[in-house]
Amino acid sequence: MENGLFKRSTREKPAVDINKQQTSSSVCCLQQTIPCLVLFVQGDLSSGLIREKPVVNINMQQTSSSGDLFSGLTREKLVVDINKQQTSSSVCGLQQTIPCLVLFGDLSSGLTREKPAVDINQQQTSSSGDLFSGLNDGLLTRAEALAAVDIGKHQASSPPVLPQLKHDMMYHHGMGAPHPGAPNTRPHQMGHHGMDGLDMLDPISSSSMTTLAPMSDGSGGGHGGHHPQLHGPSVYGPAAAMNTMMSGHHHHHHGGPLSAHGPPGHHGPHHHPAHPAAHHPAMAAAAAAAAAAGLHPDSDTDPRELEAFAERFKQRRIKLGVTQADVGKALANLKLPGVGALSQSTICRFESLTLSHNNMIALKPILQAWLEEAEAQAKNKRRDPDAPSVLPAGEKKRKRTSIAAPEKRSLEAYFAVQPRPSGEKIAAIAEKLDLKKNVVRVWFCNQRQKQKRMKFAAQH
DNA sequence: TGTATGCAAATAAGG
DNA sequence: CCCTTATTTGCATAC
Repeated sequence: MENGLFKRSTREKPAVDINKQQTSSSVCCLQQTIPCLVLFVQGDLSSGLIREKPVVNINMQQTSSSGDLFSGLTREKLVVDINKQQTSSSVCGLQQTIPCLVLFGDLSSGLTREKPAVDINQQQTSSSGDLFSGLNDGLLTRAEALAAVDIGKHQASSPPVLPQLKHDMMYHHGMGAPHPGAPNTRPHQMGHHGMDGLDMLDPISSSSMTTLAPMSDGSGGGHGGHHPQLHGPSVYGPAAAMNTMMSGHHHHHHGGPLSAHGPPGHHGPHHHPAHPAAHHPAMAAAAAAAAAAGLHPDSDTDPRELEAFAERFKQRRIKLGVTQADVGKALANLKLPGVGALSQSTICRFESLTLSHNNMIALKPILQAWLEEAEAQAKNKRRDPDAPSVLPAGEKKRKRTSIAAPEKRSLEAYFAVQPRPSGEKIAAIAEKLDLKKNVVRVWFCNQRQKQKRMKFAAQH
């Protein structure tokens, strides 16, 4: 919650359009190959590998085609291409999970039973088991073992190879700012020992600090110039945008101040139904948004306009000598109603129009406000050094927890056994992995979504 | 370095 | 409160 602010658009329906994102997903489908899975088992395949290094090669084999089976790899080598297509979101869900399951085959069995599997890493870990009634035992153990050590050494058991995965820690880490609502989680864990039973490890939430540097004022010199130029090539799909609103109904209540429809600060709530032009229900949403913004329905939502603005924005930003990351941080200083900082990624996507149409619409006013402010400031700055900048940053940007490979492996193992754990189980898992309960809950939700997408993609 | 992107956390909205 | 579905947005990393 802390950031609740970022709410943005939301559900209307839109969708698709612009970015190719989703579209049918077809694209992605390709990948499927996935199924390859297999090889090794150890659960780790999946994520784990990801960035670890050694492993990688291993996968190569498998992957071969598939692109990303496991996400991580992707980057490592070849694979990548495939997905590229889709830009933005992943919609298609490709990959992963599956594999594990397969592999786990044994595990499961194990589970069922009790411990067979485990052996592999016995070294440490092993713990717990109970969460899921018996079954898990095996899994857990295994999962944990893997997790913990991941690296471990593997001795015998493991099937083929699998050296160990050591994880280096690349994964994130970072600060963690606990922030209001979210503590962080930064796992690292090494061994949680095992034990079974319920354990007791507590969650500790680890450390943290906030670092954050709000910073700077950013900006730097600059001069103010600007000349908009309009025009635009249309990368966006012309028509595409329109679709966005097609759906008939929409009722959204909006959540946040800035939801898609509601631009920045402009008034808020309510959707006015009416408004001139729209007769189509379809347009209603757009119209409402526009109305809210005080603009013409079209002008603001017109893809062409957005496109032109994005370009203009980029040029002027550069002229001001500000980077995308600076812009993102600076947004918090703007102090607009529910506007917090944004990442460099988002700014980049805005400029390159790789956001959904609704998202573009939602962000435009915010960025426009920043641009104006920045240019004004740059102008004054020259003579007015007093400047204020550096403001205490306002809202923070949405924080994203990075779940480390070991923990991810454990989660996958649990998921294989029970995709929909009860609240209690989730809590137990969270504790065991030293993750926040909500993080774990969300992970399961997302995992189910992913699984569903894969399933769907698989058949087409 | 700054910017582009894949993957996937986190959210919003309805149930 | 939790789930599902659709989306937004950030971390990490490739470029």
